[in-house]
Amino acid sequence: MSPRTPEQFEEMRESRRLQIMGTALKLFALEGYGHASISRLASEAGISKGLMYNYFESKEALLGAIIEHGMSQIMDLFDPDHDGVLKAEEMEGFIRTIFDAVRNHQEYWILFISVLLQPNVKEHLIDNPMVLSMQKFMAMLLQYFENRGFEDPALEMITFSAMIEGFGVLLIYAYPIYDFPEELMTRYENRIIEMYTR
Amino acid sequence: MSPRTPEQFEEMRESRRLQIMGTALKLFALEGYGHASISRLASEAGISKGLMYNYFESKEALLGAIIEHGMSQIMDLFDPDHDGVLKAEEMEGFIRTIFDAVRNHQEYWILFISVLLQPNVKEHLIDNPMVLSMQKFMAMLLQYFENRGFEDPALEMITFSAMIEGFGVLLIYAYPIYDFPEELMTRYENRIIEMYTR
Amino acid sequence: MSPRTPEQFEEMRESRRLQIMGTALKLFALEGYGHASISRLASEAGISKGLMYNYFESKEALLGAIIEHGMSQIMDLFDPDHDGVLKAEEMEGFIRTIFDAVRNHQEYWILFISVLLQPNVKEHLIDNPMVLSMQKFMAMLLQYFENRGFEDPALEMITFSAMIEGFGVLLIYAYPIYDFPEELMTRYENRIIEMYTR
Amino acid sequence: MSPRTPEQFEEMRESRRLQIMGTALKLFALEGYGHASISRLASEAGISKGLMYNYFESKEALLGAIIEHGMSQIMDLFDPDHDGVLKAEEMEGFIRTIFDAVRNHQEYWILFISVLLQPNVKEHLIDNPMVLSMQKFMAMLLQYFENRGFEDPALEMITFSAMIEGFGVLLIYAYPIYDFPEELMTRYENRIIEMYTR
DNA sequence: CATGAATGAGAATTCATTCAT
DNA sequence: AATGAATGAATTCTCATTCAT
Repeated sequence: MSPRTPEQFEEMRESRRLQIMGTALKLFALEGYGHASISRLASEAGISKGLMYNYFESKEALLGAIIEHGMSQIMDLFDPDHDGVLKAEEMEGFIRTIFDAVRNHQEYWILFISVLLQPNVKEHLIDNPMVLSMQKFMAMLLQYFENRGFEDPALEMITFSAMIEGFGVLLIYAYPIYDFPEELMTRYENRIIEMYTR
Repeated sequence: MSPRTPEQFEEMRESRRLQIMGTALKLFALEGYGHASISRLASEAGISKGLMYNYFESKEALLGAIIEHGMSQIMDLFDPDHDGVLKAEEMEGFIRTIFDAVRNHQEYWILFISVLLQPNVKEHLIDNPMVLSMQKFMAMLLQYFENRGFEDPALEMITFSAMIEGFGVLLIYAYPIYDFPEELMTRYENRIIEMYTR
Repeated sequence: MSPRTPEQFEEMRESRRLQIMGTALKLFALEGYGHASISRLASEAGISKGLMYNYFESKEALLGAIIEHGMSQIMDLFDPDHDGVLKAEEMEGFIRTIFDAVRNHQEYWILFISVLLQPNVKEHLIDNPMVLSMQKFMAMLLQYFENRGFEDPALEMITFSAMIEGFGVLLIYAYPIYDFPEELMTRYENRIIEMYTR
Repeated sequence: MSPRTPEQFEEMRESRRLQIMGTALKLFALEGYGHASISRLASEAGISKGLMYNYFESKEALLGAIIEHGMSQIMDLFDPDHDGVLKAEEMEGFIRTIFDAVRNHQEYWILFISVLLQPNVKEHLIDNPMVLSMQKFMAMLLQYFENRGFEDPALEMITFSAMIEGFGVLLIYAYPIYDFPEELMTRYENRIIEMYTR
């Protein structure tokens, strides 16, 4: 009977926000951002059309929030404090982290990548702090390949990137038709580790 | 001033058709199929909306034609008559063909891949003869890795696919911001050839 | 700490009511009644949307209350007991009252007139007792012009009305860009008095 | 059977444009710009909702076009070439022009003024060339009052403006309830002329 | 008394498609 | 073959109002 406290409201908002974002991620990934409709989103999320606008200023802002969220997840995973030089153990840890993330939240990351690959979505990345962080990391990676005596560091960058991103594409194309074999994924992971920490 | 022959008409129609498809490919790739509008397409192609419907039954039919066209290009490139077993020289030829295509029609393929990656576009592939052909080729590839004594053929399939597709993603993300360095592309091409024809 | 008396409650309610009406007047005047939103109103008044409905049944009822209030202010100003005939001193008093009101509560009256001028707002005036009173006053005014020997009383009615209402429009158009010069207003006031009490 | 020429299309467009603007003016004046809906507008104009957007980018652009149109009408009436000094005959001509316009296109001008008086509409005037022209004219008017030996030229400006604009308000409030008596309008016109050309 | 999440009807806007000429 | 005006269904978005707490 007593009115809700601000904290209660905040909690409600936060969980609703996440629920909407989750539903939207799925929809945007499977139908495409441009083709997904708020109507459909609302009905799948079990809310009214209007409510979405109580939480996000626009469809685009919703997309922005989803990307922001995914990006901050990534930032969390890779602790961006690395200022120094990458060591072999760290390289291995980095690769394992990626694959663990995919293993543990496969659906989420598949959907997230699907969205990132869509036209009109790139623009949302431009002013994201993650991008800067990513560039720093790329520089570190290049340094790493140079330090460890790889003959053609630039080529390793391409190879390494392609192997990671290409794997993402394979996952997307497999999903949701069949599950990517867990065990094969592990062998792929180990191969990359071997290639780059020898 | 003599009236055009039916052949001339047919030629004109065909070149118009291709022009519309080219404009549409660009638009679909950059704006997303769902978000690109026929109005915009017509104005960029320099024709009226009505005329577009003279050439294609619907927006979806236009997309279908674009995919059909791209697929048949691919079919042409890889002469799908291969029934037998892949030989090392053929493997090399295959890889060189891919990279030559990218080199010679970079923009086209980038746009085409961008479109293929979009949700809702996959469905158009399902009943495409190319898919069957692709599956046959995959089987041949697996056989190839087995025959040449690769330790873990399934893993090579993944690696190989990821390296090709991942490269596609790199190209897309580079485009249209900066040109992918020609020379680096060649080194990447050679590395793949070395890896799989040794 | 002693519990509030019913009178105190009543007082609080009344001041809240007036505060909401004041904020609404501003919003309705500047954004238009149709375009102003309750959400915005609530946030500008520093209360919740729900509370606003505790004080007013609906947006329209709020508008009604605002008009009622303004009208009763006017009624208070001009003591509508006049049943008899207008005398010259009363005419002067009437004019001075108008200008004093504008001088002392300029913002209020500007906003109020802005609202009154809006389409759809007229309807709220129809069943307002003020209208009847106004009509009576108009009759008295006409009588006044006749009695004082004005050649064309109907024309004086128009002139007089236009001078008052036109001044209102000038004020509105000046607001909030620049302040109407106090001193000029006084000269205008005196001119009207001279014209109609000579 | 032969396709329409560009001229024919242009003609169709122009007349449709004017028809939509006319209907919109009426609606905006009577219901208020904010409250009038495109749906209603379309149905009153006998067209589909979508068509309006074929002619005007948005509701606001439609409002802009209406104002633009009214303003250019005014510009046409008062031939803004006047650079020199206003003479008494010109002043008389100016006043007669206003009243003739009202007489001949009463409904149009009433509606137009109604729209101009609405909140949110002022902004559209700001970058209108008419405003500059208006300011020039005001300067000329002030000069006129000075030249002709009026004691308090600033006061005359106010009086004159109020008499014109106040008359507008009277018209609006009369419309569409009863017709403003033609003959009374003429007497009012003559009075203003007498006041300012003596 | 007070909050703001939630609703739903309706508004503005977009766009594939049709069709008279 | 060619045009672009016109349609209408669907889409994004707004907002007065209700209601559980």
